[in-house]
Amino acid sequence: MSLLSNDLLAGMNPPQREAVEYRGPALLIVAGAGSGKTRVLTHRIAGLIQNREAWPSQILAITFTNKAAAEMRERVEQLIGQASRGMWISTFHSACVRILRSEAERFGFTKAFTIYDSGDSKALIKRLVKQHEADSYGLTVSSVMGRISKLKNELADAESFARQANMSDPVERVFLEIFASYEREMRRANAFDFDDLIAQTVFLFRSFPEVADTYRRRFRHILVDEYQDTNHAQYALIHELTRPIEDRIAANDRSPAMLLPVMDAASLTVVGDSDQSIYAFRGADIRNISEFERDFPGAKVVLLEQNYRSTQNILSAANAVIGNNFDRLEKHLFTTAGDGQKITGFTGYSQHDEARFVAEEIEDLHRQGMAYGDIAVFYRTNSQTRALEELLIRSAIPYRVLGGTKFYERAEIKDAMAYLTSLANPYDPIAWSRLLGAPKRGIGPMAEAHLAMFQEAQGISFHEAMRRADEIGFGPKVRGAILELGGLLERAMRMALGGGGADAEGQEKRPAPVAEVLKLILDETEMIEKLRAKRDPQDEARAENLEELVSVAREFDVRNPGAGLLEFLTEVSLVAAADELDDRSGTVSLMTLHTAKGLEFPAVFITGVEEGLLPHQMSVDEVGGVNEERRLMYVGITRARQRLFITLASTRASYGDIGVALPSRFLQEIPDHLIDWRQSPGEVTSRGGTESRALNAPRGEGGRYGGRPSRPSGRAESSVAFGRGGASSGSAALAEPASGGMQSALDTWRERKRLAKEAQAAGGGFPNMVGASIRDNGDLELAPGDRIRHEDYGEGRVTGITGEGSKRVAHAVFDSVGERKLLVKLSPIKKI
DNA sequence: CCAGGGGCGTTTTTT
DNA sequence: ACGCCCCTGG
Repeated sequence: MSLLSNDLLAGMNPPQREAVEYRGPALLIVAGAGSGKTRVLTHRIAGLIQNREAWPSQILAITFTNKAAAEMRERVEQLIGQASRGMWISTFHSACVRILRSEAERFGFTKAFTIYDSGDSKALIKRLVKQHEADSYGLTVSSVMGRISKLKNELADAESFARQANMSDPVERVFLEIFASYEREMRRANAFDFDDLIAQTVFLFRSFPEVADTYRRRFRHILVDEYQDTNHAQYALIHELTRPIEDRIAANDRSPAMLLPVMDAASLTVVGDSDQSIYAFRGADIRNISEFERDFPGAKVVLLEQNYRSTQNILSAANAVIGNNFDRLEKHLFTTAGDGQKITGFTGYSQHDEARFVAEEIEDLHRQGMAYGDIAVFYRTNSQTRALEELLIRSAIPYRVLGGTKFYERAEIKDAMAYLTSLANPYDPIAWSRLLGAPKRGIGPMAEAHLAMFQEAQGISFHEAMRRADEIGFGPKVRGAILELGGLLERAMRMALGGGGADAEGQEKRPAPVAEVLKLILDETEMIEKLRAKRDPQDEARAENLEELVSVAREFDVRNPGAGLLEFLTEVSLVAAADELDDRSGTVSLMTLHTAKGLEFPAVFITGVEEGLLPHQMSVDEVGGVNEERRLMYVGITRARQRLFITLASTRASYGDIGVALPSRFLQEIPDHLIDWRQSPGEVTSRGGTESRALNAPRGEGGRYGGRPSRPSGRAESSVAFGRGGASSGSAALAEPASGGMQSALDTWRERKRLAKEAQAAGGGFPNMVGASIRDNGDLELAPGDRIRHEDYGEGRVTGITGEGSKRVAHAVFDSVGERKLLVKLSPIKKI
């Protein structure tokens, strides 16, 4: 008795159907990795609309990243078209911003509040730590920040904290003072930090039940994705929204019995997988999902266990690893896709050796017809990207790094954004203080302090304080600079508020496009010109970043006609690492295991699978830390569709010096027969490694890795080249790339990376990664038939040349490793 | 007030 | 090894 039209249920397995069709107050979908949960969610939403069970405006679907929200919106749109308009499909944070923007005035903020990113919060906390001389109590900026964040995620504020804190401890007292000042300053600045967005929305609902009721009345169907990652504040928010609406007039009778429900609670659907909970460190509470049935009595639970993504070998490895977490609900992922290929394992001597293997395997996959965009490389920590990038550049493999230093965190971008932020919220001291010094214009800390004092005493905005600089008494030079800047802000403000230049008859009150406001600021401050005038080559890239920001603003204006600064600032504040993925066409994706969650790729490399790195050293001492790391490994494995590579190194440089690395315990949890070792950990040490085997041997069942002959594989001989091949110039040379003849021509790593970036931005296509300024192999003449010597591969013959100038690529066949593609300009090659 | 150099802390993961 | 912060000298 299907309620739904067949096309919404076509091709679904029975539990999937049930998850789409079930109707009731609460539904928990336990969705194993790759079990089609997004499909289930989108079809469930489409069903509600198609069946006329709900209006689009009654639907609230919540995800963790903008990327996931965008994908869900797109897929719902594919199913029901225009009817999807009016739904809220967004992240927790953007949904809360939307609510707060319209309700902020009720509790002392304005709708133009600023959203502080962690850098902004840090700047403020830093100031407070200094003011309270908290470092003498052992309080650091990051510890204070972490603690405040944690408290907010638990919905504590300074007041509630004070009630239960141990006030006889002076450290606690100082911390409390800082916490309280932080709250005061945020209020004065008209700003919220990331954690506030959620917590303040909960406070809003609790203090203004009638406000909460309007949202309860509106959202009749609430769906939450990645429920295992919700923290307490997010959990409370969902709870507030799913309360029944009560009759408040009756409640005024002081008789609780008169609190009659007048409207049922909204229906709640949550999707999650406790095996993929990897955000405990930022307050995610796994109990939110494991105790769902207790929280919502009568809840229906549906298990999705059939995996549609990976081969059986990959799933078996994933199941084996996660099976070592004892505190979990047993799940059995299965597939009908067949075994597929084995997992490939490789152990390098160093992270460079490991990276070289990754680069070579990527090339092999590519040669076999796999698109670069179908390949991803994962790692535990961002610092691991260096070695990987170096080898990818050298091998002329196009790649992009997701996450890492984000565009909007760059200093020059933050400088420019500070102007826009300050226009929207002239009471924000962080933005204002930032723009004063960018670019340098002679307004220093002294001048800033005087202005700030004046601003506070007069109760005016920072902008007005600047316009009245005469009343403070600065030297003529400083005063001039302040007045000029104040004038610029005033003009920009007028433009942002109403009518960029439109002055004819009807005074247009429409805001000017964001790009034009930004352009005015950049032009008048000459930020770009000043950067270009400097000698540091990095500054050219910075200037380009600012130009890029203008085009970002332009795109925004086109996408959101009539929208103003506020919308732009909100969007910029809430973009996340995984959101950048859109244009992954033709490039290999590098990212942390955390960023990888929710994504999938035909081929996946998990690198650095070593004790101390995965599991990370920091986690080993924490309660439950290793289990969370194991889930991280599980997430990584289950991203792979067909091919999985697991790599590690036997030595790894950290903090500047090199140490021995041991194979990860997780590696030993994968059954032997699933891995095809190109070079096992045992082989590395027994054949030329620098450490004794005993040091490298895994604990427990000894000898698992020891000296086992590598399996016959199509490329058995190539493993020779990776490690020991041209013994004289093997990985040792790689580890010290600056040594000797050819290598001395190479510039520093930074320079190369910068050039690669420049070229990638300029030409779009790869491999045009090298600028003209670098001195190296650029003029090396090569023609088909030439013999060459490569520092790592030994001798070979050139078979062809493609590309021109600095992006010339030599195709060569090496005696030891076979066919390779090399960027002439950067590869360690010599004609012989 | 600012530029450049030396010293120090850093690397767990992020909305 | 790197980047950031602080301090000094101009």
